[in-house]
Parts: sequence; C-alpha cells; structure tokens
Amino acid sequence: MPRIDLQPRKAPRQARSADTVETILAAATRVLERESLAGFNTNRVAEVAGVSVGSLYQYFPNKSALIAALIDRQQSALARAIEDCVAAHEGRSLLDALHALADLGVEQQYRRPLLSAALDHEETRLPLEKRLRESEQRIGAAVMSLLNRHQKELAASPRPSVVQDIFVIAKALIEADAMAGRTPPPDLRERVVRALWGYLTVKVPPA
Amino acid sequence: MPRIDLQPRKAPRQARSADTVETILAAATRVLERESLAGFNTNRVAEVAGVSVGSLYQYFPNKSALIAALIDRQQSALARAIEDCVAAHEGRSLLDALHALADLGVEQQYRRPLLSAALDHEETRLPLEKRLRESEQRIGAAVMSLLNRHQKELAASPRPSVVQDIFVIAKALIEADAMAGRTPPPDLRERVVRALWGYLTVKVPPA
DNA sequence: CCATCATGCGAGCAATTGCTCATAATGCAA
DNA sequence: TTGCATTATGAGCAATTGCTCGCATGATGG
Repeated sequence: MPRIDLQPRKAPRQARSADTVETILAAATRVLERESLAGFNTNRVAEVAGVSVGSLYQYFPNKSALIAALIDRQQSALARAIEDCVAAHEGRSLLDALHALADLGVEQQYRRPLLSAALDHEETRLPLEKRLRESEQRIGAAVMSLLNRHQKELAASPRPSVVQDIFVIAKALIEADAMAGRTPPPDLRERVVRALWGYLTVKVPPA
Repeated sequence: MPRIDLQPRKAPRQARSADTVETILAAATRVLERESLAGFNTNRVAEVAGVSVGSLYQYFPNKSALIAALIDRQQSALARAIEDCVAAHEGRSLLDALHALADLGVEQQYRRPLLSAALDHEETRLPLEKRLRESEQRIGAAVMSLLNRHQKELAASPRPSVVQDIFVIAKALIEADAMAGRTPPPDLRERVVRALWGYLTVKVPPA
C-alpha cells in the first residue's frame, strides 16, 4: 500500500525536470481519460509518458501524489475560470452569470468525462492537501461574491451552505448527463440554470 | 480481470443455500460499509461471513456479481420505499410528498454512507443488468405519477428528464453532507426540499 | 581523458487479490 | 453401514501493481 505522503518530491535543480513532470502529468491525464481508474497504474503512465517507472518516482513520491497533482491542476483551472467568469459578470444580471457558469461546467465535464469522474472519486478518498482546499475556497469565495451582489433577488441571505449546494447541484446534473452520452443534450444548460435559479430565488410555502 | 457474467449462479437445491447467500450478502455489506471499496475483496468477505472462498464462488460467479447483488437489494428497497411514499401521499400536497421523499433519502444515505457511496460508484462502472434497470424504472414511474398528480403547480409538464434531475439533485445534496459528517445537519431536509421545489415550480425569466 | 555526480533506467521484489481445484465433509437413500 | 451425490474447504496459482535499487548514461569541470 502507498505511503500517505502527498507532497511532491523536491524537484531536481536541472532544467529538464519541469518538462518531465509535464510529460508525466499529460500521460497520466491521457490514461485516466481513456481507461478511467481501472487501467490507471504507474507502470502504464510511465510507459505512455515514454519514461521509466524510476523516473516517475523521482518526481512523485507515490501514486497518490500523482493523482493529487492532477486534481490540483484541474481544480486550480476551474477556480480560475470561475473567478474570471464572476468578475466578467460584474454589473450584469444574476441569470446571465448562472448561464455562463453552467456553460463553464458543461464544457469542463464533457471534455474529459472519465477524467472528471475519476478525479471526483479520488478526491473523496484522498486526504486533501492544503492547495486543494485553497482552490475550493477560491471557488467558494467567487460564488459568494456573486451571490452578495444580487442579494436582493435571493430568497435567503447567502450562507456557505448555499454556495456548496449550488456547486453540488450543478456538478451532479452535468455529470449525470455526461456519463450517459458523448455530447451534451441541448436542454442541459437550461435545466442546470433552472435548478440553480429555483434553489436561489424560490420561496417555499410554509407547512 | 473478472468475467462479465453478472447472473447469479443457479442456486443449489439444498435448503441451506438461501441462508448462506444471505450470510454472504450481510458480510459483504458489513465489509463495504466499514472499509469502503478499498478493503473489499472476496477473501475478506468470505472470512467475515464465516465461509470459505470456495463457497462464496459457489453462489456468486465472480466479485462483480456479488456487488451487483448488493446494488440490486438496495435499489429494490429504495424503489419500494419510494412507491409506498408516493402512494401514501395520494391526495396530499406536493410539498408534503417532497418532504417525505427527502426524509427517505436522508435516512437511506446516512445509515450506511460508505456503502451507498461505494455502490453508487460501482453502479456506473458495471454493465447494469435488467433487474437494476427495472428498479430504476419503478422509481421513475412512481415519481412521474406524483408529478402528474400535481401538474398544475409545476412550471413545465413533467418529462422524463425532470424525474432524473430531481433524483440526481436530491442524491447529490444528501451525499455531499453524508460524506462530511456522521449525522445530518438540521437544515439538510429543508435545503433538499427547496432545491426540488424550486426546480419544479420556478419560472425562469426569459433572456 | 578521467573523475564526479545528478539523472534515467527497468528488472524484479513483495504484497495483494480474483479465482480454481483436489480433497474433505456431509447428507441421504438403500 | 455402505455408496453416491452434493456441498464446503482453503492452499495456492496466476496475474496485477506499487515501488525499489543497483547500474547505466551523459553532462561537467579539471
């Protein structure tokens, strides 16, 4: 069984190392998106990357660290995209922003369905490291600021659980469709927006 | 790698077999809810069940079939619970029914969080067999009949995608909380209902 | 040309695990 | 009790896989 050491090994000083790391991560991505977690082993990743297992273990202390690096990459990219999206919609309507966020999620999930699903699964299994928590928090902060800008349209004042919920709702809806077909159904975007908009703005009648 | 034979082997004629199958399934459940998929192997299940591996393979042709049997059980139980719930709420309000369904989901997910999560994951990996599809359809039909009863309150006429969506939304919200803590937060039920109610009843303003 | 050393290499170890099969145990009919 | 058929057993095989370690390689400086 692998160690519980998720820190990437101190990168060697030589110039080539950054490229090699990049090559390995790219290969890992390819393997993961083609064969999901089933065919994902370090020997295969090294083979696809065109390097030896030994080299792989020079840059990643164990398999978990490799996966963690992939998650980190993907989460950072998503966080950045969301931040940009929220920033770009300053002054515009909440509905427009939700549409844009939905598009963003759809695009991300459908580009590499297996990769996303696999990383999702590993994310719950691995002890999350700081950097990942950081991406999560950046996403949370961005969404929270969006909600704060439109507080008057909301049914309730935005609490952290609201941010988590709309994130979870959007991801689940998109993932369910992404596992079923190669291309997004035309109404997916609209359904996601309806779910988010409904959750945010509706007043549930009292019992 | 395991075969792709999900049919349970023809049960022996002897009386003891049913009990043995039951014992094995119970053991499998225990292993799965304690150590998730990581520690779930046939040797361990047999050990916990107090039978030999050979016996296990007399009743289940392979590991996948064992997992499929667990999924089948759980799905059937859920389908039945949902059908009963929908039937019990005939003539009552949609909101009441949604509350009841939310409770049902929360209870199911929190009783064995790891089990539910593991089975969810395997469900996407395994080629679903007929019986499973049948449970899914039963759930879909029950929810659809509930929606049909309250068509006038709905924002749009209930299509199959609506049924899938509210199922996915509820499951995702509950699962996210279930992975985080041992007991459900007091507002979980309300959040689930709001998400469902919002999705079903809200009219999204046109662009 | 040599010595040094960081880096790359890949055979192979140790552990795991799905599953089989020769054998033992057990139930049952005669 | 005897003989047959059915079921239970578990040692162990074959395949997989995470990872190590001794050695090769090639760049660098003298």
